Amino acid sequence: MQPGRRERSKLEKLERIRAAAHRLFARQGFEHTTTKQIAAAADIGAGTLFLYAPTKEDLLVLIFQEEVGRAVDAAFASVPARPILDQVIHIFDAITAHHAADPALARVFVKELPFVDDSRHGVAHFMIQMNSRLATLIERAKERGELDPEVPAPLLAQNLFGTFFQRLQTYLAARMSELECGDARLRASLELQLHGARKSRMRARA
Amino acid sequence: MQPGRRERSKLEKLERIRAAAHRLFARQGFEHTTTKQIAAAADIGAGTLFLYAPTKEDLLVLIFQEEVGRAVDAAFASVPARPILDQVIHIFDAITAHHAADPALARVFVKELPFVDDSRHGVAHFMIQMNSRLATLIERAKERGELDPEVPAPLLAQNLFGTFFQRLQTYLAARMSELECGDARLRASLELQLHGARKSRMRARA
DNA sequence: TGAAATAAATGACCATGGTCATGATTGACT
DNA sequence: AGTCAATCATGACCATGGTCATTTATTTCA
Repeated sequence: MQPGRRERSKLEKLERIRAAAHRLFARQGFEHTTTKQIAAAADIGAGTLFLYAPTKEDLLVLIFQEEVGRAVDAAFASVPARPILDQVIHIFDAITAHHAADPALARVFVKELPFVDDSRHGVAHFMIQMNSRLATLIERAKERGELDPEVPAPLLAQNLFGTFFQRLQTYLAARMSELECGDARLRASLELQLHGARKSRMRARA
Repeated sequence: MQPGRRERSKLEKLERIRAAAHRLFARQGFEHTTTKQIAAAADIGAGTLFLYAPTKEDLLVLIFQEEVGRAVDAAFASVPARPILDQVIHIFDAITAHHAADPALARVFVKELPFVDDSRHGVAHFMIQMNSRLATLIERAKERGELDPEVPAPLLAQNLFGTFFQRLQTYLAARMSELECGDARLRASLELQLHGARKSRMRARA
């Protein structure tokens, strides 16, 4: 009883909210779920909900962040011993797979994600972590001699993730069902990003 | 009187709506403008508005699309005779400048843009046009010997615009005031995109 | 322990984006 | 001109996300 009854109660409530929102969003979709419904399911007052999530969208971020976080952790823990391109695709595929499970929800999530005010949630932290993990992969690739050591790893990491995120956005926006792992266009974009477009490079591949 | 009185009336109304929305959004911001206000200012019924713009956000897209369209046209008409990197930055700066004029509005616009259902508006058309114009610049750069002729121009165009759009999104999301033309990070990202990260390339610059 | 002080919960309430049954306009056809 | 079908306009109305004054629970401290 060290943290005080109050803190415990708050934690409990937050968890109930998270669970309720998760269940209802999954069952009825985001738009068709009412904040009052969630509040009722979490057994709290209608106004209380907004003490924990200032916005309905924040609820979604709350949920996804946790889930995607886990998926990404797992993906980084199982990076294959292959070229850097395959490695980042391995990571991105994990995210894609997770989003493909519920495109309608993912759509809202991806739309909101870049715009969540991150004084709450750890979205910024998630992004920073993603970036630094990718940067680590890049550094390793440099050591293997795959990549130019002079390329700044954080910048490349950002470009790669940006390329991925944009494809994700495009797919979800278009409600394409082709949101699949191993997308050819994504691979081509990433390949081009790694490879560059300058004339004077050495042409190593076919 | 060929198009019939009805069509004329509709066009007129649409124009009044556009003007009213533009004025009110500029004066009061997006969130603080009411759809009823716009309807009143355009001298139409409250419900009529939604015959012309299914959503409040659509109004914004309606306006921005036109303006940004003009800005981009102007930018493409004045592309400098310089390396491709400077050329695309010239284009992107035009958009940036336009958005910097009203960041709060631009924020909503950029958030909605990737998700507008494009059976209405010509957003898709705008994007396609942007892509093909960039692709043209790329082809010219190939002819000048700046870029590898084997790089698919549309793919590179998409990557470049994607990189830009993401930076724009990031800036606006963070409410950064540093949304300025000639942004150094954007330049670095685009440079990296053009240059690539492969080890085996020739290092042409310092 | 009791009372003051602080923090959190509540639900009636509000503002507003969007809908829809109803009524007005228009244009084609006779 | 008169009729009719089709299209468009309208504003009362609804659902819902979010607010806030009030009430309730917890902690602090004498």
